Amino acid sequence: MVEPIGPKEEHILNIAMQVFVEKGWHGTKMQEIADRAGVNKAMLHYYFRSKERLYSTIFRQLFMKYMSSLSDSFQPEQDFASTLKQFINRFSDMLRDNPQLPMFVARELSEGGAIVQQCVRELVKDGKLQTPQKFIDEIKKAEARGEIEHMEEPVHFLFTLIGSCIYFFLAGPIIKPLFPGLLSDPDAFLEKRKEAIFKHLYFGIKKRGDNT
Amino acid sequence: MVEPIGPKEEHILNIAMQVFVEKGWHGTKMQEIADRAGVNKAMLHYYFRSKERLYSTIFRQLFMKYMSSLSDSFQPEQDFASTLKQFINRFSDMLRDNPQLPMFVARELSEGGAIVQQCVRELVKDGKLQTPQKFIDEIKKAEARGEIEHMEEPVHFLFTLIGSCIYFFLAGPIIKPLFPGLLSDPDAFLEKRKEAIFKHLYFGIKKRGDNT
DNA sequence: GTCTATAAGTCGATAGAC
DNA sequence: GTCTATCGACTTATAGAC
Repeated sequence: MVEPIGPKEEHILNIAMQVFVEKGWHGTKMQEIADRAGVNKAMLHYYFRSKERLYSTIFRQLFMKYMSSLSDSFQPEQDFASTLKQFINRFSDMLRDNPQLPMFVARELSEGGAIVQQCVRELVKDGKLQTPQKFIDEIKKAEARGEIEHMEEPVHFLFTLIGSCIYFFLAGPIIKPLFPGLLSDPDAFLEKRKEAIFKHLYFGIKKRGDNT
Repeated sequence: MVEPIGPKEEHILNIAMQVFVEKGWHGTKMQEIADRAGVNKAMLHYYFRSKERLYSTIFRQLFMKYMSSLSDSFQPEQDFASTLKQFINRFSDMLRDNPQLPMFVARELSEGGAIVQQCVRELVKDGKLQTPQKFIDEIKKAEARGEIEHMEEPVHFLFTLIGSCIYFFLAGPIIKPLFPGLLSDPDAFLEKRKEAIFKHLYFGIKKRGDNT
């Protein structure tokens, strides 16, 4: 099932990934992949048969990368504050290294071609998308240990957390022109962003000792 | 500059909007717009000259709708807790009524065609995107009143807030198969989501009185 | 204003020479 | 394996009859 691929195939695959990530299914032209990869357009079909097969391979790979990074970023530590901090750090670093990944996944899911839908169904069926439950269990444990407040539906915290991490990478094109200078030092910005997310979610913004 | 438009033009515009929102620039075909609107394809060009002009009109309208809703959802109340609660309520309701709007805006911004970039530049230049500053000012006032903790860079709170509200609408296609049953009553879900966002951001999750 | 027919161009895919 | 040439389907846009 898993065919060994040569260096040339891999090179094409990498380039094709870049183009698909930038332009999506409809926006990507085989000619552009060929040009950017420095190969003949016919070679694309020689190696991958069709645009659909090429795309399918790439979507699967990227979607798994995205979902895996959610899983890998979550590693229970001594206390929930550390677990949370680590998750934000790891997940944000992955996003920094793959800034277009969330947009790609979201876009393809929303345009919802048959390839995408089938891919998601397979992964769910194979039980490869079970991070959420691990996270929710950990929240309940921290609750039992008296570290955090009781949550009626812990899954909402997961949404708040992921949304907070991802938003900046989705809204970049709006944020950049609106806040010129904010990103003059992207690395410094991301570090502040990480700290801010942790503070907002863990401590909230309400003044302590205030009973309003 | 603002031409009066007849009912037929408006009807086509509404249908075209639906198609562009669903499929994006490259995915949308003039034939599909014509079919769904129940008019001849040639009429589209008669009224709007080209696909580009049609798209430009629609993107401008939707992008402004999105940005305006951010602005309109923000109305200073007596205290910052109320202001925040109101923002989450209003913005979430708008998203419920236009669930595909964030995806559309994000997708088109990321594919970054010339039309989109020019549109954003115009709006920034015309000073029509200044909500953020109002929000940040209000945060500083609440800080001065001693309602909330000091924030080094208030803009981060804005990102956390918007990201928390939007994430669910972007990740729907992943969330639905992963949490079957969660959305059996969408209205009830959204109400819980609103409350959860407020609690997470305003109070945080850390147990009060715990000094860990 | 509305329709049919078609021009002009693009894109995925393949045949066939080397 | 690699390239050129080209087929066939699709898409935007328009010409021209009514």
